[in-house]
Amino acid sequence: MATSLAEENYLKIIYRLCEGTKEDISTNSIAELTNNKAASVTDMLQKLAEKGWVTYQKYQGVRLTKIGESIALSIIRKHRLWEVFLVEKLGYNWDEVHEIAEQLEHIESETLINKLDSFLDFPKIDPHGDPIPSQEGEIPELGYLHLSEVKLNETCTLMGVAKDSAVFLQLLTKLNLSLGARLEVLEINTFDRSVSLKIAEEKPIFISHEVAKNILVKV
Amino acid sequence: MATSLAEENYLKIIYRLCEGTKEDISTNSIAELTNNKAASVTDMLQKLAEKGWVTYQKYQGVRLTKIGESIALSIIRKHRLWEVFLVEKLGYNWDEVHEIAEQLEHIESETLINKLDSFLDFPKIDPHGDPIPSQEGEIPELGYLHLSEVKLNETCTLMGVAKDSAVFLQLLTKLNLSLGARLEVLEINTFDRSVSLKIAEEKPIFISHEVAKNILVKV
DNA sequence: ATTAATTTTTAGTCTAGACTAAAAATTAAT
DNA sequence: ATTAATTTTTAGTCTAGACTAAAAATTAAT
Ligand SMILES: [Mn+2]
Ligand SMILES: [Mn+2]
Ligand SMILES: [Mn+2]
Ligand SMILES: [Mn+2]
Repeated sequence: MATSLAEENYLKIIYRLCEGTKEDISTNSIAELTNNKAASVTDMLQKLAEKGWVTYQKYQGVRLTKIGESIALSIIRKHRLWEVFLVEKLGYNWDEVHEIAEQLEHIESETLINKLDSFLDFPKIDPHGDPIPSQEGEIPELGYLHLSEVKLNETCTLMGVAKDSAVFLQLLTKLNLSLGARLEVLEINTFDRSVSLKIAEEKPIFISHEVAKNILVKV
Repeated sequence: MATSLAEENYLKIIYRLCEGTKEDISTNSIAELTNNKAASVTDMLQKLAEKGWVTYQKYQGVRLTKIGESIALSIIRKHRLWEVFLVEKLGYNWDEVHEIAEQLEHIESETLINKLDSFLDFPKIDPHGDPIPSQEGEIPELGYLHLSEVKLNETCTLMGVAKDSAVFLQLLTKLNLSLGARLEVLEINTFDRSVSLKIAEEKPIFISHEVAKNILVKV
């Protein structure tokens, strides 16, 4: 069944909210991420339920069905593959690609995305370290930690980010934090949970808890 | 000013109809190409005139303004550059790319299309021999002839096609007619204006006037 | 010059996807 | 257990972009 642009954006956001929770998703949480009012969300949820892409009980929240999830994953696959293209082939920085990929992810062509995948040499992760779902909708659970969870004096590798926003990514770039960087946690301040880090052999840097929370690492 | 998808498609089609004629364009001719009813076209023409993209006098037809033309050309530029990308980088055949380019041409990003242009090495023509407008909206007048206009015994080079439809392009491929082919007009049948052609040193082929009319050549 | 045929526009309607204001249901607080 | 606060839904409205049917203007035919 054909999906409209609005429907695809809802499914993607519901997917993101469902991820990592067994609870059903609230109307308000969707409204916040779509920048719509709750009443508009209710409307759309009824349509999505009608099409069989979500299970929805009024006042009780919403979840993706298997089909809804596979549609969401195919959009995420497209989004991330296009981000790889933009960075690897066109020379964009990682903080510049999200908005363009938000448009490209809605291009509809089965062959296109598979040819693109092959052209890019079947990448497993996007420029932000996020895993790229397979054509079959498989997405590996990478099991990364948030840097804020890493213990004092431990060393870890920066594997991804939990936020796509340009200002956040630009800050990381300024701090010389990029994918693959080796990080040692030198200090954790109990007052504000800010962290002091050593990157490779460079001199230490300081980051807030807010930043540490949005950095994904492998120990 | 922002352009909607519907507006962009109208402007592109009006551009195509204006090309090569000094006459104003009729509502019905637009309706035919957009697959809309005349009443819907009238509606849209009023909106486009309001925005300053066309000059429109009711019952008297329509033309693009300078601004309208430059919007149309920027969409055509994007369409053709994406077609080059699909053929050159992703390995599509020339008969497979038009529909996908119809979607990609609406992606909005100034930087994207210029980076793509550079990635493709600033191509001057698309896979169908159509010229690619420059960033400034310049489009070279190539002055090709229709193969149907070439005189008996003359030799010419296949430079482009006047139709994007997949069935037409597939027929050319089957006949071994591709961009750059050297063609000699061996025979023109007065009865139906069908043409006998020699391609390079191969044995002669026959094509209908309808096909000859849609092949562009340089003598 | 009239009349007939054709083209175009107007008037009114529909759908998707948004909105606001008010009503209903759920959850939290006493 | 009630009441108050919060969340969600319903009812009604709006806009873009399509439609049909009927009216108006233009063009073609006599
Ligand atoms: Mn992104
Ligand atoms: Mn990403
Ligand atoms: Mn095309
Ligand atoms: Mn083309």
